[in-house]
Amino acid sequence: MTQVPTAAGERAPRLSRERIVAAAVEMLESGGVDAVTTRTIGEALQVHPTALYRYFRDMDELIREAADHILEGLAEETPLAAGHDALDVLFDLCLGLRTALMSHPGAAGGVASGPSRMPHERALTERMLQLLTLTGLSDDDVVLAYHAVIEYTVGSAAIDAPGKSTDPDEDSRHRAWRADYLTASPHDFPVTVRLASRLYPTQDTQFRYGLQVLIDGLRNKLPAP
Amino acid sequence: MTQVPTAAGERAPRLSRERIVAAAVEMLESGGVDAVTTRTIGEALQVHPTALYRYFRDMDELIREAADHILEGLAEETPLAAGHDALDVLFDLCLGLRTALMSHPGAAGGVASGPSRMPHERALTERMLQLLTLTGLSDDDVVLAYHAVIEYTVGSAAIDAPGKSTDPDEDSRHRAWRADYLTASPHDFPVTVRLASRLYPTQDTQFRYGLQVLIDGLRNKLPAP
DNA sequence: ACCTGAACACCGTTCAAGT
DNA sequence: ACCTGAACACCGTTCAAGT
Repeated sequence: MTQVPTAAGERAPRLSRERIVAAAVEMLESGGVDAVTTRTIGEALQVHPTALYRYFRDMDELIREAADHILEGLAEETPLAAGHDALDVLFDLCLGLRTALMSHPGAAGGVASGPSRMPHERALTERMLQLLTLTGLSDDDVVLAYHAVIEYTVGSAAIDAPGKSTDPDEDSRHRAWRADYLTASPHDFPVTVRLASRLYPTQDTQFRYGLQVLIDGLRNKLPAP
Repeated sequence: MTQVPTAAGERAPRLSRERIVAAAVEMLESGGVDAVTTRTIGEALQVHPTALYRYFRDMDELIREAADHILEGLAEETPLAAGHDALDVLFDLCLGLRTALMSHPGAAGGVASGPSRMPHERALTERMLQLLTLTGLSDDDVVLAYHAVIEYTVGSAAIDAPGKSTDPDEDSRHRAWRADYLTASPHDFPVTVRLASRLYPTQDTQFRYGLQVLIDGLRNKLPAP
């Protein structure tokens, strides 16, 4: 782990990809992606703001690496238990993914687009495709179902997470939002006003419902058992 | 519409919320949300970069207003046609919403969080809740289904849209991604490699599949007809 | 080889000053 | 009332210079 000096004049580097990523992950958790800048990282690691450019091509590469680090172990932590079928495991896996993304506001943006180049992201993709294959879905369905589930999970996290860092607690925020809806014109928005008191259950409840519906929809496509 | 001078010394203002929003929407369409800055707007409207602060509290307010402007007419353009039930109409409405968001990269972030305060956003919410109520779903299901559908649509647009502005055409990008997957270790990622050729169909195909599955899942919750 | 210093081209935003 | 000018506190990034 630690660098062994092979010659007299060699100084051990103060920095490393690992140290920088660790700092980035920490700041991702406390202040979200906007809090991780070249300056804040420099301060946290007691180096010059531009020092990280020796280890990363640019800020984007660092964010993607930090985002991937957050997914560590996720694919492995959800084994196939008795009584749980593959789609139930997929459900839990998505819950875990959401939890990881929600606790690091903005991390969803680092996972978001493109293929899974990063190691933990790749493991997650593999695990999801594997679970979906186990259900008996056709290959085409497996691939499309994978995309549907990952886009819903990551996409909703990208939407929901930002509010968590700046705003007060979720309950009071939602109360305020419901009150906002109640003041809407009953003539122009009759349904909205009628349902206002039910709007904005906790974000977690919302997410689980949508994920359950999505997975129930996939069950419709399953061959008869 | 045009300002009538009520006294001698009054000059007609060169700027207005409308003109600024129009400029912002245009730049949202051409270069995405990153392209709309105080400086670029100033240049487009031939005013000082800080001039817009007379009309908007901050950049966030402007972006939200521009994002809402994009949703204009969306709720009305999808009437209940014969042979189409309410969920089919909801499907089309979501497609329209996605198209609007995808053609203005980053606009999804302006729609994303919080309640629908903006007029067009409100109309869209009302329309969706109305359609879902027509299906016969319970009020609780209506509200949760609304959240699921809107989060999937806006969330996936937030993920998919950014790539559209910078990258080349979608087909070549996806070919590259599939090739990337094929180079993955067959031992570590057997399923990924096997399905690599099927991965990344067009984003539109992906989205429609997921939306269809989601709405099919909602059909499961419908009372018997 | 590893990090620093200075510099550059950007941001959003405030506020006093001009007309 | 409406807009400008100057200034401030931030960004990411490059590159020559130090050790």
